[in-house]
Amino acid sequence: MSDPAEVKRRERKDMRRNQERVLQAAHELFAERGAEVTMEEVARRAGVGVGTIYRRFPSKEHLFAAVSQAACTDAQHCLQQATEECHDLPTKLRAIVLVQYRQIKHQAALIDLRPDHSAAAAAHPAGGDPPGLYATLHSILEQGIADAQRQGVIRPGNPRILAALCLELLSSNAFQNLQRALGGETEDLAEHVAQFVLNGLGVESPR
Amino acid sequence: MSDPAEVKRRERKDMRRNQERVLQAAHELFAERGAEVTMEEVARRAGVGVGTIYRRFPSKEHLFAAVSQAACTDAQHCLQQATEECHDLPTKLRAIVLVQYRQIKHQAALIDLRPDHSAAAAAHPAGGDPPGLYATLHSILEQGIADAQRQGVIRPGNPRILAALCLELLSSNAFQNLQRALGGETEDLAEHVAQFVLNGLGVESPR
Amino acid sequence: MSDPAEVKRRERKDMRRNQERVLQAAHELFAERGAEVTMEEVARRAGVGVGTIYRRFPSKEHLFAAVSQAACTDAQHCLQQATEECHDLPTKLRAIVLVQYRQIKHQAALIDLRPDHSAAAAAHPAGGDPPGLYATLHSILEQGIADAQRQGVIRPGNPRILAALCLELLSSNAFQNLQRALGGETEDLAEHVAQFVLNGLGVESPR
Amino acid sequence: MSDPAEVKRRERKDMRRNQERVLQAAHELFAERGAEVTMEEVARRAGVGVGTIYRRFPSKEHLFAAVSQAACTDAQHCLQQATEECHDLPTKLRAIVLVQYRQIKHQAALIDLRPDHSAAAAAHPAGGDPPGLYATLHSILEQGIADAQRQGVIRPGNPRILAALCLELLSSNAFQNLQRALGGETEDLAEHVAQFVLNGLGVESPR
DNA sequence: CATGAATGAGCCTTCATTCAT
DNA sequence: TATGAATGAAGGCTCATTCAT
Repeated sequence: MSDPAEVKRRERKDMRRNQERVLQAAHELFAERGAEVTMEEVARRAGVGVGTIYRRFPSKEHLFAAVSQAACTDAQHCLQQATEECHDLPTKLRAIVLVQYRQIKHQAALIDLRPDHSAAAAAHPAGGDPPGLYATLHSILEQGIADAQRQGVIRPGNPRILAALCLELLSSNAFQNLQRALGGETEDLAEHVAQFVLNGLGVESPR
Repeated sequence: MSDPAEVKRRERKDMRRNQERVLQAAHELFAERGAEVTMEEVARRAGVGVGTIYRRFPSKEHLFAAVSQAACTDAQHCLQQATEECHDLPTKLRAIVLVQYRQIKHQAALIDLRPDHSAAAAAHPAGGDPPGLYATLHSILEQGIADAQRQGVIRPGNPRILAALCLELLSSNAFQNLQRALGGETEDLAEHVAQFVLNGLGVESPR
Repeated sequence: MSDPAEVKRRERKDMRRNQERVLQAAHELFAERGAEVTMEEVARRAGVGVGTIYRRFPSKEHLFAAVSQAACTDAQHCLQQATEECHDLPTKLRAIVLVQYRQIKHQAALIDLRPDHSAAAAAHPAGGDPPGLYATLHSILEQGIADAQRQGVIRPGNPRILAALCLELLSSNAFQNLQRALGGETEDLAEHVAQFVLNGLGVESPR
Repeated sequence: MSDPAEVKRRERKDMRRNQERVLQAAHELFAERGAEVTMEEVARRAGVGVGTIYRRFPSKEHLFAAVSQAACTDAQHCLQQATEECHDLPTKLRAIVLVQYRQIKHQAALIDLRPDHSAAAAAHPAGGDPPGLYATLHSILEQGIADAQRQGVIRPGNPRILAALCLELLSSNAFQNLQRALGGETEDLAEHVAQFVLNGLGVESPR
């Protein structure tokens, strides 16, 4: 009961729960209102004091980098899976796009994927940071696009640029912009985006 | 010489020139570094004091709304023209997209088209504001898309959403993001974007 | 073995050992970097939690007051001895100064002797605080100086002021300042200081 | 009257007066309570907002560096004069010490002369900073001491160390410490200090 | 009218201190 | 009793905005 290991475990659990609440709160607020949110706001939403945030995240920048990473780990897993499982190239691309967009839509992974944030985080390299979500996703897409082009199933064009264009629309920021611009009338937005991106790539639509 | 009317005229002219220099400076800086620029910087670049800016623009928000309007008046003209002159619908759409992108690329109209700014300006309605650049462009595109769909030359889909998707990629912000993400290697970025958008809409490419 | 008295005794011993480690750590850190050290640092160096420090020392101020006291108890003993053993007055003064300086130099008693700390501690009188190291040392020196003056072996002058002047140079703070100012080139700094102080007092140097 | 040059001059004058009030306030507060004073306090005492301070002094560090410089320009002049005018060495040393101490006492140049501050300022070199007050004074004293030693009018000893010892007691910080330690009873403190320093150097006292 | 110095609310961050475990 | 996570008051600094000149 007052076994030190037991105590430590409970402490750890509380700590982790707090950390998760912080990440969750930051995630939500960042998704809702962008990087302008205050640390105080994040703390308030998480039900903690600002100091609690700073205990684990050395700066606002780090917090948001962490949010980005944490929130999108699933996305990376799914993408990796899609990439590895699909052997048919157009299908593979379609899978990538759909999975990605589904993440953004359903898992509330409303985190800006654009490179400036990864860059900012890279400025204060906190040790073993993973290689940046944006870079990862861009790399995966570029690879897929190049392969598909080689097989002639999508139109030609610089794969790096095409990948960047896809991510631009697949980013949560675009999602937010679109929602705002459309005034909430966004019933089948996700499908439209996915289809738009696939068309943009010139994927044959056997569907 | 010191005719009061003469003096007044000269002052008027100075005023207008000042206003234009402010808009120009704000335009450039906003294009270069986004909304983070300070009023002081804008004033410095314009060669005036901050007070001079505030005389004509009640707030930073208003200044940038005005910049957006002013910088894009030409774009609207061109778009209107393209809309009116082209009778062949796919051509028309292509014209719209190309004209729009050319604006963004060549005229340095790197002003964020996304609705939040118009919205922010709307919060402080400064009298007879025109109906917002984003709204205008969106309306034009939506109309064109709807027409094209009716004629069966582009794929079906909610025209409002499709128009919003186009603008998302045609915005200067997207342009900046892409440039940054690609690390400057952006030779034929504009063409890629235009083609991506057209493909995204499902425009037949007779070209 | 689990005899309650035995357990209690062991706890007591742990407590005392903890307290000593805290004092030791605080001493070292305070000596190295002055009052800017954080409680967390002290705790880390001592290998305890911050709470453990606060259990015994109501505040940072108190901790450092205690450090001052503890670290310098030896110094007081030596001084007292010097005072009591030497009957020849100029010798006595010389002994005081040398002993004091040796403390500062060799025993790493680099604790600020100046009154502000005692004063701060006095603001939160924690019960039966001893009368403050600075006051003690000042009193000893003043006495010695007054005696020496009466015997005509040092020059006249307000003994209180002269004592304060001596302590100003004999303080660890002065030591640190001098080390810094001289850039480490401090081979025979201690001797210089001692001699300077003695000369300052106008002690005849039969040496 | 509304001649722009005239207007500008007045503005400039106000500005300068404000700057001086800031320096004055910072000087006083720094003298009274050390580096712990807040920028807010300085601003309050100066009768301005914090922003006004930051307009001219990029940081707290810079402000205090400036205070140090500004407050002590006179001291340097006097010292230089004393150094140049007195040909008789012991007199020269005495002049230096007395002048220095008079500065500290009467002109309220209660600025810390110790090197850490100069060092801090050097970390952010604000352009053409003079070579640091401490270094200057130390150099002057060291030179004087070495000369005097060569002439046999003061006792031997490392001139660098001896100079540092003098400055340690001649610093405003020492002055404050002494005042505090003596509880205000500091009638002829300045004379005591000067004499103590001269004796410390082993200057013959023909007086 | 133009100017730019002044203002001060508000942000990010630190750290002495408290308290649940 | 020991722990160290949590707290939150302050501090340094920025910048949109105002206003005396």
